[in-house]
Amino acid sequence: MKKLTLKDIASHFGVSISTVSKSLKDSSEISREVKVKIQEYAKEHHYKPNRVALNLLNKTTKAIGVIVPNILNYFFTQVFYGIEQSANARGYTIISCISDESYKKELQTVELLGSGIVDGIILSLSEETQARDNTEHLQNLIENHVPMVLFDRVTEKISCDKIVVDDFEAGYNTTKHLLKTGCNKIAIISTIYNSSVGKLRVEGYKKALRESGFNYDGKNVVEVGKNEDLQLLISLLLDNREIDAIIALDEMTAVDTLNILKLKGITVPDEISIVGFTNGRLSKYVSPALTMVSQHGKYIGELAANILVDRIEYEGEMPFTTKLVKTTLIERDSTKKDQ
Amino acid sequence: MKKLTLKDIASHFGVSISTVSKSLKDSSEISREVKVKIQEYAKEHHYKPNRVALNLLNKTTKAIGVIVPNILNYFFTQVFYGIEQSANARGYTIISCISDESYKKELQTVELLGSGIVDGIILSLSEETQARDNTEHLQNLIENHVPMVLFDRVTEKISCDKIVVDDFEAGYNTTKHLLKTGCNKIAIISTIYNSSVGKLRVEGYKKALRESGFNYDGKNVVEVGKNEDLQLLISLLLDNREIDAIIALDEMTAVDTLNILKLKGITVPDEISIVGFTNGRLSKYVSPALTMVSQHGKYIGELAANILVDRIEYEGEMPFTTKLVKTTLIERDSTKKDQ
DNA sequence: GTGAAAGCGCTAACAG
DNA sequence: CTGTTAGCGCTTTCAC
Repeated sequence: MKKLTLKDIASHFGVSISTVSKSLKDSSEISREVKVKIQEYAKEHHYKPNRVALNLLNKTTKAIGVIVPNILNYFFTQVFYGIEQSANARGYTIISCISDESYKKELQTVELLGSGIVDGIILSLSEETQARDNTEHLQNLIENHVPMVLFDRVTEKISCDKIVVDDFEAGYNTTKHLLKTGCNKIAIISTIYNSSVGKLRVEGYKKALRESGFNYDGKNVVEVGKNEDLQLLISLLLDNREIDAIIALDEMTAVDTLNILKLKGITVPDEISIVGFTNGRLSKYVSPALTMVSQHGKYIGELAANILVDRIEYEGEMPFTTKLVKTTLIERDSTKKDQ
Repeated sequence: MKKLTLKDIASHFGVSISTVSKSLKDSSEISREVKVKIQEYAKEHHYKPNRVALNLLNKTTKAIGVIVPNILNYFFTQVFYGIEQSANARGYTIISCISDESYKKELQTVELLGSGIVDGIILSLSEETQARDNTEHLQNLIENHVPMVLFDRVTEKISCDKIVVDDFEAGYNTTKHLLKTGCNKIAIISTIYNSSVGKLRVEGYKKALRESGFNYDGKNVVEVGKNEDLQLLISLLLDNREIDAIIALDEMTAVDTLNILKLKGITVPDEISIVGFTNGRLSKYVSPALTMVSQHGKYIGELAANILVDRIEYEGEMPFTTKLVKTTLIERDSTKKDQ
């Protein structure tokens, strides 16, 4: 026994398919008697209209595709959660895919989702895509008129709706804050030096230093590759120069850095302050609890879903927008108090 | 300009749709000349076959639906990650939904996914579904012959493939381990007392106590509701009885418990040992690092996806299986060493 | 070599 | 009131 179709029901009662269809829609065209028996039969046999057929007919799927680089990163799971909530509230399902920071997987996924199974796409570029700066697959999507919103890791080469964290300002504000607490030998530890996000934060940091009359020293920006030893790099950093604050560009690294400093017998924040990016679950549980920059992931997700659905449902022209979401510094105990 | 279809290409060249279809499949029926020009045109215009149409035709979508109660829980995100990896490797896409621990949302999602848009479903019951013990929606799915695999939070009422963590043994082993390290006044803090998982762990705990000749005391099992104050409950527990070990049934609670004990000036593990469930990212970063029970989330996800795909693709009978996945105790510094 | 026709499951306009 | 028809986009026989 396979899935029940209208045809099956029709032949069971010896009526036409459209009679069944109308009956199930409780159309006034159909006699009470027939409707009732068909409805009962359908209910009894758990008839469900085939959504794939409806999708084909309606040329809409009420689904949106989400592609994030990495679900194990708390920022993205928060965004994902926000998207899910908002999309659902507006009657859309989510098809979610993970690019795993790989260009190839992102490409494949985009091609798949672009082939009609979703009404629109929300995406954050994979690391590799940003490094290679190859965005043809996204251009194709645009040309095929698939609505898309890019968030967090975006590219200028594509015109579409975007939501970006104000990473420049975040870098600037974070640095400013550290300066105000009396730190001025500030280092950055970046695991995302290939991404727009990472670069912008560093730019903001430079600007803040410059404004306060300090020189930017490239050696103070430590780039940590995937398989590199953070502990070694930090030791190198601290051996060669005096440092009184460290900005870690992701949560994991912030926590790792804290532990490494503790291991070295350096007190936080008295000797070195730490600020990390992404206010996830780790940072408030370590001791001292870490001061973090929150990017409001859930909010970004909600925004992305709403903008996308607006575009999907709105007939006619709508200019593309880029929303800049401000970050918030959550002060805890790994930085000194502003005096 | 809308999406390009075979029809569009056909009328552009004044040929029939089937000629175009065959050309794009490089069929030997079609003349070299025609094929080439059609293929080129298609490539140039980024023609993509409409997947929805193909799905309808093939009666298969190469997609699997995943419903997890809560993506913010690290165990589930690990499972999700495992599913995504394995499913992808086998050529399937994931449609993921979050039930948010709500029966209603789970029901809606199941109905949606059961209507033909996926070839099979992987699901872990929402808390509310388990509490109400209402699984009719799943029974419908089975009757409609939608392949399904249940994991972690399962129900006996449904016959299908299942993957369960050996929570009974986990509770048993954890307790045994604590007993061996000299603790015998062991409390449990449970935020999941409504779920099968939570109950099994407590049963295992009872058995271990019994075997070692200790009485089970219901007052030592603290049930923490959603809005209840953990700190208060722990104070109450410790004021009323002597406790030398605490088993927390989720990671968050384990970390919270540790912090509360520290606040109270109780040293861990000397005065009280702590073991937590779900080996996530928090536990190894707090100090002392927490001894945790790992449920191997990613592995469970991979297993679930593989079993489901096997069932989807295998024609003919296949008995339902229930896989029991063993947990592993990851010893860190919140428990005393086995002497 | 190329095209017409049927059909996947469904809806809607139009006949009867 | 009920049925026929066309069509969503595609593939696949089967004619020509």
